[in-house]
Amino acid sequence: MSIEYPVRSVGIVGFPGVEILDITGPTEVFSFTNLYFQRRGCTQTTVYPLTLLAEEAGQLATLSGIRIVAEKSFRTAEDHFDTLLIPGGDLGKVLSNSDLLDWVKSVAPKVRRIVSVCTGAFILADCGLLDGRRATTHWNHCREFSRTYPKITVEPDRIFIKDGNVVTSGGITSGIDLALALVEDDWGQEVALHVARYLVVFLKRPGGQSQFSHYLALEASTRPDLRDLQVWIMQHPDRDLRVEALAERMAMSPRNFARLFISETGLTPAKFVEMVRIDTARHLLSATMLDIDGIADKSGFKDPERMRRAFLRQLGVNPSDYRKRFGRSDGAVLAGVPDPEIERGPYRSVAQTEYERKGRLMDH
DNA sequence: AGCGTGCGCCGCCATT
DNA sequence: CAAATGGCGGCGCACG
Repeated sequence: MSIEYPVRSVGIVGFPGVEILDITGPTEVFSFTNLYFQRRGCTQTTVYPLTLLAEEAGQLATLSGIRIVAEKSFRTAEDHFDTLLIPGGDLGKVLSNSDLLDWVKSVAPKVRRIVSVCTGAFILADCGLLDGRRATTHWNHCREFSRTYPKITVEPDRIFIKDGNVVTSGGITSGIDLALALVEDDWGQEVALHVARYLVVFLKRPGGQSQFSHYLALEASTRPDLRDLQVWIMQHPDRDLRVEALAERMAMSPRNFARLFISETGLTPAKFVEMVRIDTARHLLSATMLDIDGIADKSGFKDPERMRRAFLRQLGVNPSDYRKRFGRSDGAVLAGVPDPEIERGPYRSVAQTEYERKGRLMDH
């Protein structure tokens, strides 16, 4: 049995100094989607053929020094791409490379959609593709971005932004969320959720639960009431969030509530609550001078010892070590603190927090 | 460091 | 009969 599915070719634009994770994050999402359809025996072909393009075919040194290989030169690429993906990285030589910019400009009207990850938004902006649109980029470059391109409405506090057929995303982790959103647009929520779950398994890092995709935690919920509950939990981590209490809030039996929560979000209620509390505590540790006891109280752990155990379990460090590494109490990290103008609310998404951590590490 | 205890989770079955 | 819901008991784990 073979069912025909539309093939959506993805072209990725590489250049020397590209951030490799901006490429591999989204491509993993696409390739697992390919695998999803192949495993179901529905098609022999891949639904997302992936092509890495560069000025010249051949080796390309990425930002980290690791080399990747571009399949062909964009000068000679005749494929019709459904989606064009522009990653970020060191743009010093790219923004003065008129050949690459000219090519992006010429091909943009021919593709169904064009997307960027991280500072890749600067390339789109330079091509004039974002004029009059809303967009986002790496939080640390937002000020520079809006100064350089005043015609663009910059929204720093976003994982990704869709405006027409142009989609921009914040950073490394958000590139994965962006790709998942594209998969959802193309194939529906069920497929995207399957892929997201696969990725969690394969991309699970020492951060444990805390590394779960923003998409997986929130967007995957079909039922609006459950989504609302998740948002409410994030806004009130210090409340009584036991299964019993949450079930009552939802006017359901504990058994049924827990069962539904798992099927909708992929997480058990207690796991989700702990994840939110850890993220809240992480934010308070890195962005405020509040003492550990106060943070334990505000984040809902109440007992600092309980918070310490949860940190060791999920992150591998205790709260005070976490603060020493990422907090403001150590003046040395002030360079990595976001501009006041893009300061965020009481809760930041996992992806955003993780991205910020990465950003700070890079500033050292 | 260790241990009793309560909570969260799940399998299973009854009910609607 | 299928599907959704609720209750019960046991097991593992985190808490205190």
